[in-house]
Formats: sequence, structure tokens, C-alpha cells
Amino acid sequence: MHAVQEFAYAVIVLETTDDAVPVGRREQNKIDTRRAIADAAIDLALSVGPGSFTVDQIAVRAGVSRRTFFNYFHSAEDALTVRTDGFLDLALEVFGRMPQDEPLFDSIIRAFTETTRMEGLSQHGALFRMADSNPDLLRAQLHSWERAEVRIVEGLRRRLGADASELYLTALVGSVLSCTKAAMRDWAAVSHDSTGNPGQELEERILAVLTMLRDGFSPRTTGPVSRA
Amino acid sequence: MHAVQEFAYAVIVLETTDDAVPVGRREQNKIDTRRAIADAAIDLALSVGPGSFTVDQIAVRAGVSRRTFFNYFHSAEDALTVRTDGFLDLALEVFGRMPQDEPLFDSIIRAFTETTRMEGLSQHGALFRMADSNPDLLRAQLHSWERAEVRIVEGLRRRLGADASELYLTALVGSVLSCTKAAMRDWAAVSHDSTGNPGQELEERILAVLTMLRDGFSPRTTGPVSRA
DNA sequence: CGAATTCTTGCACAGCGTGCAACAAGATGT
DNA sequence: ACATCTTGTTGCACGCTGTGCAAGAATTCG
Repeated sequence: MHAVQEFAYAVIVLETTDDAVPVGRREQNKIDTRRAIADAAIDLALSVGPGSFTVDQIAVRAGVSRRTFFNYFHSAEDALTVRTDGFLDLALEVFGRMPQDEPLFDSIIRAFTETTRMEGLSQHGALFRMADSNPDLLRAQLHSWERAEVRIVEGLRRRLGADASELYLTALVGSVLSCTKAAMRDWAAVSHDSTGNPGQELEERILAVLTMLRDGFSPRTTGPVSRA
Repeated sequence: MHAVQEFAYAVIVLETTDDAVPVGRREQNKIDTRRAIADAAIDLALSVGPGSFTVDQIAVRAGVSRRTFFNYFHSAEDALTVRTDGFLDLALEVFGRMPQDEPLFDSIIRAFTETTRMEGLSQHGALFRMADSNPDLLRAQLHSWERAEVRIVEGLRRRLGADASELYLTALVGSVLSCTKAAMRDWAAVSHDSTGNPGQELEERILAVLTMLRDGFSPRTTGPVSRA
């Protein structure tokens, strides 16, 4: 019994008008279920804290059986990484739309900074901070970045062709993601009590740190953004 | 009943003459037990493959109860990261011995390349490759690198003083570790059937990739090492 | 509508991770 | 050497995890 399914028609109409891709009922139900589970997990994590709830509770809240939960995610923490996955997937997609003749690092920087503007960032900060006190969640998030790294390397290989060695590609992408991760961590660490535009603050950090990476690290430039 | 403890005397003598730090029996037993567990886990992983054995099997092989295993490690995969932890700890220690007036990146590069020469690398490659087919082990390893990142940031902060922002530090260390990780992955991927000196091959990769990072990535240099 | 496909669900089961209390081994002081 | 305190080990119990399997329900297809 899908709790989600009650809204199936409405959602289909909305999604269809958006994508103009008439997706079947099966596929749509799976998308909805996945969403419902992820939302339930995030809600729970935000309310009672990460690691303080069971898979059963997520399943109940999502209107799904325990077994079905495990058909979609391997663990409770995995359900909390859909936001991270989504962000990185979107960044990759945006990157794919960049002009091929543009300098590589300009494309990379723009891909990430522009992605920041589209994504709802409200939950990202909280999720990031949770990882500080929850090793399992941290691992899940690290895995999420790792999976994205593989996809991005593939996308980059398509752009650079066979010129670049595998080592160069993985080192480059790994560094870019490490810097982005550092920027998001730093951004998430500052308390977001309605001070300025959060999205812009993140964008500035990403820009700063990726520029630093492009030009080579050097101790003289200690970075424009500093924290107490 | 420690199986390890049978050798307690001999080990103590050896260790004491090495370190000149007379460590108590308690502490020494813990070190031995930890070693025994880790060795048992790695042996099992190498023989039957990762994820194909239980904690009980590790405990039995280490001559320790199941409960004691969990006093030392949180999971079977955690016991497989002691090598990675050791490598990164050693690198940090070597880095700490570098002259303060040396250019930062020279110290970093030398710290890693020299660490490669001291560490027994036989198991590192195998452990790295295992992670490809075992998500849990991959997560554990990623976590290991993450923990090291924190320690290294701290060590670097001590060297750079308060000049460097937290964002700069984490981005720098994260990139360095990502590059090193990429080098080790690339190195581990090639089959090590007695072709040349494995240690040197790894060292070359680390040197290449960290130099690239220091000078800034640029698509013209596609990296000296290429794979089929 | 009937058949084929695919998803959900309940069940069962081995294994995980931890709190707890009893016990053993090492450390400490006289 | 002995009594005592501290610290580490062990077995037990218990709830939760993750997965294979088969039955049933929903969707798709002809």
C-alpha cells in the first residue's frame, strides 16, 4: 500500500508537463517511493538526530514496508545522501553543457558555482554538520562523493579524449571535489542564522578554492575567506 | 586467554630495545592484541576475499573473543584499514621532521615519497584493489583517509601558524590526499607480477601528481604516466 | 480481458554492535 | 610477598541490520 500513490495522478501531471517525457506508472511510482523514503529519512534525521532512529521508523513514515526500504537503499545513512548525490549529479550535468572550447578550469568552476544557484541548499548544510557527530553518515557521504568522482572522471574523459592519462584525470577530479567538499564544509560550519545569502556565501568559497587549485597552491595566498 | 600473550616476553624485549621506551605489560598486550586482530582480518581478506568472512572468524583466528574484537574495532572492515592508517600516520610523522624553512610543497612531496620507501607496500595494493568490489571496505578506507586529513590539517596548522584560513588548509590537504590516493589507486591497478620495483613505481606517481598539484593543473600536461 | 512482467511485502535467519556484570591480569603501595 | 585498586577480557542478552525467498498485488502488453 503506497502512501505516496494517493497523489500519483497529480504528480504525474506535474512531472509530465515539466519534462514533456510521459513516464510510465511503474517508473513514476518508483521515483515517488524513493523520494518518500529519502524525505522521511531526512525529516527524521533533522528532528531526532542522525543515528537515533531505525529503518523501521523511516519505512513507517514513508508508508512502506521495511523490506521495501532495503530494495531502495542499503542502509539508513544511504537514504541521507540523495541530496549530495543530486547536487553532484546536477553539477556534472551542468558541466556537460559547457562549451568545449572554453578553458577546462573555467568550465569546472562555472559548473559548480552555477549549480549552487539552482540547488535548494537548506538541507545540505545541516546534513554536512550531522556527519561531524555520526561516523556512519560521514562514511555514506564520503562514498557519495566517491561515486560522483567516478562519474565525473567519465564525463571529463569524454571531453578531453584519450589525451589525458587515467592518473591525471583521477587526480584532477579528486582535487576538484576535495576543494569543493572543503568549501561546503567550511560553509556549513558557519551558523546560518539568516545572515546574508547562504547560496552566495557558498559560491564565493567554491570560486576561491577552485581558483586556488587552478593556479597552484602557494602559502603566500592564505585564502580570502577566514574564520575565527 | 591471549593467544598473543605466549610471545609477550620476547616482544617486549624486542620493542624495548627498539624504542628505549619501557612500555608496561598492559599497554604492550593491547598493542599485540590489536596487531593480532588486524593481521587475522587481513589474512582472511587475502585468502577468502573481503566481505566473505564474519567477525567471529577474525576473533577465533586472532585468539580473542568476539566481544574483544569489538573493543578494538567497530566492524570487520575497520580492521582492514590499519595499514592505510599506518601509512598516513607515518607520512605525517615524516612531514613533521621536515625543516620549517623548506618550501611547503617540497616538504609535502618529500614526506610522501620518503614514506613510500619505509612502508612495506605488499598488502597496500591488494587492499586497495579489494575496495573496488566491496563498498563497505571502500567506505572504511575513505574514512581512514578522512581521519588522516584531520590530523594532517592539524599538523600543518602548527607549521603555518594562524596565517592560513581553515578553508585554505582543508582544501590544500584534501587535494594533496586526493592526489596521493589517485596515485596509489593507479599504482595498485597495474598488476604487480614482479615487474620492476613496486615502491619506486608508486613514488614516481606520487611525485608526478603532487608536482602537478603544486604548479596548478593544466590540460597541456597530461601526465607522464599512462595506462592502457 | 488474460498473460507476462515487475514491484511490494511478510517471513525467516544469520550476523552485527553494544550494555552489563563477572572475572582475570596487570599495576600500586606497604 | 600480599592486599588492593585499576584496567582489560569474556560471555550473555537483546534489538537492529541486511538479504534470500516465495506469495501476492500492481502495471504493462498483446
